[in-house]
Amino acid sequence: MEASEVIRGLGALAQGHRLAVFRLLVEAGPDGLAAGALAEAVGLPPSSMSFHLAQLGHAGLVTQRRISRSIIYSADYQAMNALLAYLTENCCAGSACGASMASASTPANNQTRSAA
Amino acid sequence: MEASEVIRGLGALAQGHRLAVFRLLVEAGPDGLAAGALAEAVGLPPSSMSFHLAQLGHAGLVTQRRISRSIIYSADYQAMNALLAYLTENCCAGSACGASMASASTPANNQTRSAA
DNA sequence: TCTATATTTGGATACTTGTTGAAATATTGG
DNA sequence: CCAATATTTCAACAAGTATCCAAATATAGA
Repeated sequence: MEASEVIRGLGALAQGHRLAVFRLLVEAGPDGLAAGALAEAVGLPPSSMSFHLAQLGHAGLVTQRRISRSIIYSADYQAMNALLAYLTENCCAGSACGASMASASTPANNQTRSAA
Repeated sequence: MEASEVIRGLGALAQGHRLAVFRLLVEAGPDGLAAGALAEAVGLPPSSMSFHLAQLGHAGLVTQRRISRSIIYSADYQAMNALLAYLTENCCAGSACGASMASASTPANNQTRSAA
């Protein structure tokens, strides 16, 4: 995973409404939720929700599909896992962090540019 | 961990220079690195680096201590672990995600405010 | 104390983000 | 085709972010 992707992903989740939306989508599972349902759940006008969903989409964290008049959004678990994996491997060296301490392969160093 | 803290943490890492700095600090380990060393490593003037370090500090991701004229910054692994834990528990229900699927206890739902 | 070193703070500026109402687009049912 | 529903795009604005230089602060050494 590339750093710029990571930054987009983190930025997408670093906002109250978007984090709430993403959590709702995770909870909803593969069925997902319609844009309107999300807007109502979060208490945001449709245009604002559309903006945030676009951000999440641009970060690759959600997918969308049309069903009749509704557009259904779902969390992209793979993308979330990739993000988590990057953070664990690159930004983590502490005790509770899966024991991937800097002794083994200098996690934050072993892919200064090489990682995909 | 509270949502607002999570958002600050994610926001702090959602920026190229700050993500680079945090990775350097993780790599550096408990010894940390001086503000000036970080500025030089990242190629930023001292005042800009100070700004970014303040953001990371405000998010609780780094700690600082003075040694002589230098101020040494270190990554706060506990904070990073807490952030990762929140994301894993609340924003993750996919296959590769430690098997904490929505079937067991609806991860995104079971601690709207209760988590530390 | 005076000077050099290390970092932060202040102030200015360009850029990005979040917000909304109104208008445009897409789909369905009659 | 027309009216109703569901979402997005547009335009405008307030607020926040990233950037830098210059000035202020803190520490150490002569």
